Amino acid sequence: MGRQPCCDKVGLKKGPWTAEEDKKLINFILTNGQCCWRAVPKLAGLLRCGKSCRLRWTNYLRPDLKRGLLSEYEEKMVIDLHAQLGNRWSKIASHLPGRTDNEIKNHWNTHIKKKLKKLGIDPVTHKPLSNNTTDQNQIKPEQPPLQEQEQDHHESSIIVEPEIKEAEKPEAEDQFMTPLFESMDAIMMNGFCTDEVPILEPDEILAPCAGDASTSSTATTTSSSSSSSSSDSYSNNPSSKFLEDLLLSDSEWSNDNNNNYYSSMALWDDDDFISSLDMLLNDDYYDSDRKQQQQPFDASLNQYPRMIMDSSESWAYGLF
DNA sequence: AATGTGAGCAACCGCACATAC
DNA sequence: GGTATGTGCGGTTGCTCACAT
Repeated sequence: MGRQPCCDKVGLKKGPWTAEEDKKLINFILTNGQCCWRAVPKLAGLLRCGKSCRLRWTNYLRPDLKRGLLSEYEEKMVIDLHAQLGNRWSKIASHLPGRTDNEIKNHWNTHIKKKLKKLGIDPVTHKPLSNNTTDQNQIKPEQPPLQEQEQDHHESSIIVEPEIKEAEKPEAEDQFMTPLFESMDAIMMNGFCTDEVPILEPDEILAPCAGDASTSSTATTTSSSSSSSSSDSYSNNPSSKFLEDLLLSDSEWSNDNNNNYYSSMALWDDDDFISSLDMLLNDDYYDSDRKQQQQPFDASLNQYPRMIMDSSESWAYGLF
């Protein structure tokens, strides 16, 4: 028996999401948390399939996402993890807070792959390309990476996945620096020019306390000059009022719910959270959406308290 | 200014896995 | 154990933009 499609697709919208759809989805998730994606579109009043909603949320709307190009450090992590895990993008993404598998996959395919080839490194095997294989035409067909060659494509055998305890992460991440990676590191330091973006190291991702708006701004001192302007403008943006209305409008909360809601919301730096969502929901953002894609988001808008996100796994459940 | 081309990215598709019944 | 359902994952597609001609 064939598997049923996730939805009947009849009358469902496809393609890019509109601001209105995003608003509905965000509002719904904030109100109800993540549950039963198949039911989400119906309950949220969206003409999308649940899968599409999930993707939109996890890849784009989630408040704990970092945006912008991967930092040099993150690129190194990706390269090294790829050498160990192959194309298991979700596994790789799980080691990079705030990054999605889709984002990493795209970055790999569009940036890192080319850079590695330029450097004479096979992006699949992570081994040096033979002398004349820098010619694209002579590159051998893609082979599984080192470990891939010894196991089935899917997880039929044990994956040698580095398990990292949260508290040990900074040191543990260094352990990813395999010999291959060390050489890669040297190459990158000398000629591997990552995209010119402010580097945000994981330890720079601060967890601003509620009510301490200054904390979040200090976390972005490494960001480009554009950060302050966008941050300021959004925090004072009248449409923040809109977001408040949005969040409260069609959710008729009991007092208890309201209390829970607001106390949970205080887990974030409210200003940043509201600003970031505001940015997503602001029509101006959508008007210039395509430009924004090319210009990384202000990192300051993405400095949600990762510790909280990580510790509660699904932050939305915590809200309710 | 108009057109062609390539790059980058969001989103879709189909399969696999996990779980409930 | 078999089936149905929900979700996750990786590969691929197609749209948009920037740049070259």
